[in-house]
Amino acid sequence: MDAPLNERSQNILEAIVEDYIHTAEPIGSRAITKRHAFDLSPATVRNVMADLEEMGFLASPHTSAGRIPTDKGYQYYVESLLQVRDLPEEFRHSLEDSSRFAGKSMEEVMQEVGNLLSGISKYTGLVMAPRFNSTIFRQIEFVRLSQGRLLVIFVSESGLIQNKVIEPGIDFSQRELESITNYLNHQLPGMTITQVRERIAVELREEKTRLNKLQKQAFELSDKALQGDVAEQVYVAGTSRMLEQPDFTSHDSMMKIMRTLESKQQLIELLDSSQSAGGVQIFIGSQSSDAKIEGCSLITAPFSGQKGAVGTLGVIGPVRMNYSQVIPIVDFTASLVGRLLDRES
Amino acid sequence: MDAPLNERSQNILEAIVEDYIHTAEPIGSRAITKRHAFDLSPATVRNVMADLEEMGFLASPHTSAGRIPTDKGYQYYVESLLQVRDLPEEFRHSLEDSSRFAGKSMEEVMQEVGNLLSGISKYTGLVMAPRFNSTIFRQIEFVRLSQGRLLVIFVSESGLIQNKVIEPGIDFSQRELESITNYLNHQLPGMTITQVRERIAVELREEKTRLNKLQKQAFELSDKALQGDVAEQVYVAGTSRMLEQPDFTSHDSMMKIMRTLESKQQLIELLDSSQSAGGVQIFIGSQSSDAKIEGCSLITAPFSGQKGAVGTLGVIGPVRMNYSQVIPIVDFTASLVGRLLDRES
DNA sequence: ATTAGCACTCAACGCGAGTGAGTGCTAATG
DNA sequence: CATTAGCACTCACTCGCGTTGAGTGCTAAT
Repeated sequence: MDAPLNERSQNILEAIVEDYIHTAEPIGSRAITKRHAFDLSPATVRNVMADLEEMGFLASPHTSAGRIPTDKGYQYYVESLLQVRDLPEEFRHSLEDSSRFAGKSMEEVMQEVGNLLSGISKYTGLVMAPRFNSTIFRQIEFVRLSQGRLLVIFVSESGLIQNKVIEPGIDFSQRELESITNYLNHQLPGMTITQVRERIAVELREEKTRLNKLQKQAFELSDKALQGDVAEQVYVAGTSRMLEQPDFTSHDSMMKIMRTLESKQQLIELLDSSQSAGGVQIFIGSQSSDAKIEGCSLITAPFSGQKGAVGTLGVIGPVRMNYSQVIPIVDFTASLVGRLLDRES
Repeated sequence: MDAPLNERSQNILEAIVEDYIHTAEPIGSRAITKRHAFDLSPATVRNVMADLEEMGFLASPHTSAGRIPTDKGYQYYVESLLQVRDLPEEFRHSLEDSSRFAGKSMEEVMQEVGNLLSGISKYTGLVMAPRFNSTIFRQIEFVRLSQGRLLVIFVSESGLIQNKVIEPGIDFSQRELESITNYLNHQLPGMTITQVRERIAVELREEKTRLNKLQKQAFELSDKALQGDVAEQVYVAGTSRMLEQPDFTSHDSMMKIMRTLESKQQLIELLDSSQSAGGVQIFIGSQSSDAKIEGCSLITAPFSGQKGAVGTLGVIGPVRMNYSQVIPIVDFTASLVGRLLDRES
């Protein structure tokens, strides 16, 4: 929109953003000429800074303080100036050290991934597990627990397992259950759970004529088994990392953030928005949907195995976040988890 | 140890504790005579307060402030003065409204219980799910997932379900699995998981002679299935409630508490200690094991179904906690969850 | 034994001067 | 004409200081 920035302005903007990310304090003109070897006097830098402020990239908390980047400033920085570093070897190693994940359940893995994200990035880690509804059906099994109580197990194409106890009116024999299982495992694979639901609804509506007793029972059972939506699972790790940030020292801002991090629902909404687009997504400050996370930036990436189970993970921190470090962490972790999902199946 | 308090001293101590719980500010002699209709002058109250301070029940932050209860003061209050109120109807209703729990998995139920605890008490809720290792074995099932991969399902006597994917070396046929299942379900019920583990170890050690091939395979499979300890599940709800407390306004104390609430391990240790004793337990301030939760009190109660799965739940908050309100909440919730467990089986 | 009276203590609040980092403007400079 | 040196100005922040008032402890009177 505005005239593009010339190189010197870019350099100065970059310097300010990076210094501010580092120190969390307003950056003055003199500080810049000192820390960076521009061959410029403070006065010149001041002129440039005044221009940048007018264009909306910088702001000053008050007349006699230095400048801090605005959201727009961060955006420009991330989009045009930032060069993403490679993920340092050590992090790569500690992430890839898959012994951590050996023999763990899906949940434990998600939890552990969150911990790693948080531990390495020093911010708060978020992981939204693959949505059950959009996973692809592979297998269903029934286990008799006791009189009239059945355990239903769904296995998705990517190896996710979901189970549920139901109480059908009838007490099926082992043999009946086997037949039902066989029938369903022949009919349903390849569809997503949502599609399976629809299919069942259709079958049950126009049942009467075509279906035999067994088939009817099969659909009724699986209908029961799929009733009730599965709550999204969101894992949050390292919430106290938020409190470490000098950006959120005020009691108010702390509370606001902690409340948001507690509300699974709000987190789902946040993470959902990045689900569709592939690759790393960056939401800076107010740009991120709601004002729920005022003063925060969110870096997310979807992950998926080859067979489609899709989840999202990310890191949330203050707008003054070390983007160049966090972006590769999120990126790499997402692909790592993808590989992990494939391994499982 | 000391001479018992006379009635007047008790009344005044009670008044101070309750007022302080209410206001979170040091209580002065005049304030007491005003708020409570003792027929005493401030001067007399002062004398009593001086005595109470000498005995260690009260302390003054500085000379010219009022008094606040010490940990010892709270303890005396809880043990001798407090009369536990009945749980108000409204809370009882909202807890018993079991539609909340209908058709939910164990985890979701635990999560929901935590939310209720926190929501009603206005403090932070903790729930430690029944320890898998001490649950009683009822049933095992195997489901073939794909070449060489098996899903193992344990069902405990109280209806808890635990599953795990294993990869035995051999690819068992459906028929073989059925035999193995039958054999194990005949051999193992009634023992705790820990006992089952020991039994398997013994059997495998002195195998050679007595066991036929099937039996040997059965034990090897279940050995694999039980390898690796199951991590304790702890659910924390309403952490931000901690930040609401005026007791923890300092940045330091906030961080300390949030860190502790994040560390499942530390929470397990806390909750574990109350596991053994039955009924509501109250840990006040430094009395609670470690200084991990400085300035906090913990009220816990174990819960268990008739068939033995045992967990612990509780509420954690500042020492300046509304004991008379929280104690019945924790008590009632524990028994409620116990009933819930029975219903499941 | 209780209470009124009084001197004393001390955190909290408000105020004003001093400090210094940083700015914007203007005039000099290569 | 862009850059720079110089300078007056702004304003958050800190520190010291007197004031205030809630609350105490002690003593003497009831």
